[in-house]
Amino acid sequence: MEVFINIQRFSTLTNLSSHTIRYYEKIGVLKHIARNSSGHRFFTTKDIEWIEFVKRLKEMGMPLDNIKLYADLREQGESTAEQRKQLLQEHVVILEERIALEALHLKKIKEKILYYENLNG
Amino acid sequence: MEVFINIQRFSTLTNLSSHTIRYYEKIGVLKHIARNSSGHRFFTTKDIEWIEFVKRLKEMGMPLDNIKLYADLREQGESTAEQRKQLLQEHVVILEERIALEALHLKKIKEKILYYENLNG
DNA sequence: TTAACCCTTAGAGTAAACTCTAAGTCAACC
DNA sequence: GGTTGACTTAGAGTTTACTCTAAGGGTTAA
Repeated sequence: MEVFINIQRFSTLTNLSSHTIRYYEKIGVLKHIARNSSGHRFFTTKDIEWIEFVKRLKEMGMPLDNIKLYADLREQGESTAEQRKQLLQEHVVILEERIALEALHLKKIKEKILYYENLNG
Repeated sequence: MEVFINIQRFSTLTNLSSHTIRYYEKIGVLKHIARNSSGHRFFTTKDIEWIEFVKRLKEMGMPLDNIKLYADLREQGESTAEQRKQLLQEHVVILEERIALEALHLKKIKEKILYYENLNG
């Protein structure tokens, strides 16, 4: 009976390729990944929670550099909570602006589509 | 009195570097740019209108490949209006989905920030 | 015991979208 | 008339985020 999550299973669970997972460890986005006696990585549910958060930050458009910074702060413990909060707040502002801009673009492009429709009508 | 818009002025007006403008011409996003007797580009207000539209598509997240496709269709004239409309419609769907996803991320991240705030409180 | 298939690493390759460099032309100012 | 500075081209270099390859070791199924 399989007790730990190997890279393949982690890949399936997170929907990231094993290449990407190793890459994330190499650049410091994933930290302290445990190894078994043969040097193979094994992952925990904590790792899954963290990577899900990383994926959220990525989908929000945060670059890996920033995510790595967040990971570094997280590693340093409770004392960095305020800094992490600020990082998130900064990105909230960026994202709010982006959503507003995208909504405007959407409006304009829909107007253009209406124009094309009037050509045909 | 300056009658035409050279690359420097076009760069200022569009907020794109002259490198980027030449690059856009090279890949076919900008087409039929006029030249003077010494081979220097000069631009028209039509070019400015077009590049503003290109910038909108870019900010909507449309890749340059797709924008080039749109430019190709535009070059072919009125008969491609329907295809161009479809290209835009497809991107509207993508953008609407993205905005919805971003709004969800925003909500989740704000929850996380509240969590940090309760740590301090 | 040997094949099949997992894992490991370092490092090379890829794609998108620029960004810059080198080498050269040309018009304008002092 | 020489130098400055903007323009031209082809093509090399950069950044981000992967994605893949090569070379090799470990574990399990027939």
